[in-house]
Amino acid sequence: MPSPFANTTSPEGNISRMESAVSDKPLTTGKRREPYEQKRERAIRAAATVFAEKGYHGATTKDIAERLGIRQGSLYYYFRSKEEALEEVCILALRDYVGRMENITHSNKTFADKILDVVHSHLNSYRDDNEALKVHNDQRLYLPEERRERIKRDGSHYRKMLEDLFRAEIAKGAIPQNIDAQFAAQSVIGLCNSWGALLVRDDDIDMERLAERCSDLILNGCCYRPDHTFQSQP
Amino acid sequence: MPSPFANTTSPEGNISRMESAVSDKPLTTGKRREPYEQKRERAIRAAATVFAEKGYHGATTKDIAERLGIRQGSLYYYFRSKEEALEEVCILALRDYVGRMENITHSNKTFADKILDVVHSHLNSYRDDNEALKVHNDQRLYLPEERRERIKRDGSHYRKMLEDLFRAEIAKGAIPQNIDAQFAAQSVIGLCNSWGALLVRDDDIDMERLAERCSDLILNGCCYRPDHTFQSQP
DNA sequence: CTCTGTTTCTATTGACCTATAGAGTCCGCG
DNA sequence: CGCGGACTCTATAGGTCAATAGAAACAGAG
Repeated sequence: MPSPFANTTSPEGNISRMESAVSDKPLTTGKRREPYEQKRERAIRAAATVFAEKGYHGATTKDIAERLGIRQGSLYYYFRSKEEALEEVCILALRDYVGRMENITHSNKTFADKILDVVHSHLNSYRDDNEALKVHNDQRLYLPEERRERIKRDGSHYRKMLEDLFRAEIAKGAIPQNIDAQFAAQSVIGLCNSWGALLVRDDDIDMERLAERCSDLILNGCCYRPDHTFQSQP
Repeated sequence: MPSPFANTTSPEGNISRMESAVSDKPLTTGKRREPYEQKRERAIRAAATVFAEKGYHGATTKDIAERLGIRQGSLYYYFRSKEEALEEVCILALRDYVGRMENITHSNKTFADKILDVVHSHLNSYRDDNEALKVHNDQRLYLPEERRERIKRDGSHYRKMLEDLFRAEIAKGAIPQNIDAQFAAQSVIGLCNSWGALLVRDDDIDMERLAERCSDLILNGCCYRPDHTFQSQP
């Protein structure tokens, strides 16, 4: 039996699969079998759901397999270990999350609109990746140090981009000097995470409204007078 | 061997112990043995530490016992089950936390000062009960419904008190009508929890300063101009 | 010192879980 | 058709863990 884990680092899958994906020969007829990477991602999402509900240690590989409709042993065709499954869930959670932040920081909207976008994007991650981001937040520390390096790097990158957003605004003089960019960024992340955790498995919440409220809280606090509302200069 | 779990509901301990505590006969000589309830609380705190570090499912009863300096089997003199230990940790976490909130709401400080006190008290819980509150936040959902009733009640009570704080200020007209008290209260709690989680095991953070910044963020946002700073009327 | 209740210990049971090995099945392709 | 790789299955090894039972150690009161 050929191992599907020929290459150890890339999350893109095994070599033979990659070659066949690159191969110019079109893969014949209509009803194709579901590609490896596609089913593997389904496996990752299944793991995310189970980890979110029961926690990493509380979840069993049997739980994950059942949700996928296969047997416990078969799961190891897609993961080398339960730990790897958790790592993949965390990586998946950060993938689009970080990408969207990059787009936001490079846009030329006003500061206030960027903050709204950040909050909106963050909260939306709890819809799209659903359980994955929750798992990243709550369970990633159960991974051993070596396995957390990439995850830590991505997380720090995200935080730093948000900090720089505040720093730039402070440098422009549009925000008081005494604001601490690190504090502000961490607060935005924390606020979004705590609301996001409540969002999971509660589909009837008005996201737009919530995002507006969150960014408004961050910019103006909950006690501002309308005529004092912050407006950043473009 | 008489079970120390004669009464099933009270967290105050077994009947014979309670009677001896009530007994008027003074309990003789100098070096007293550590009372049951006192050691039990040490056991709860040991459980809190271990649960905080490894998670409920990741922690073993052996871990808890070792931290307490006894053997795994002996732990069952203080807990009927691992689950009960988690429940007790959560109850302990909320005990003083809720009590302090009651004091704050009944004080006659200004709204702004009350919010500062709330934040200060919340963050301080992460120092005093240290791991317990973190365990409550992260692990309580692993308890079965029946065991969570009291915990849910206490948590809701806390949140409601905070909501009422905002509602009263809105009614006074000191805060804009369009502020949602539920949103504001939940945001305060979420912000404090996310900062609190970072506080655990990081002793060199200036708590006073952090509390001020958090309450300032909530009241005025991070982008206020000094002359716009919110001041509630007494 | 002896008696009694308390606390801790050792030893074990039975359940459960991860990971692996190797056989079996399916399907597209030549 | 029948080969070969991809995928899934069964079965099990090897280990860990929660919880219990019963013996032992301990401490204070009479």
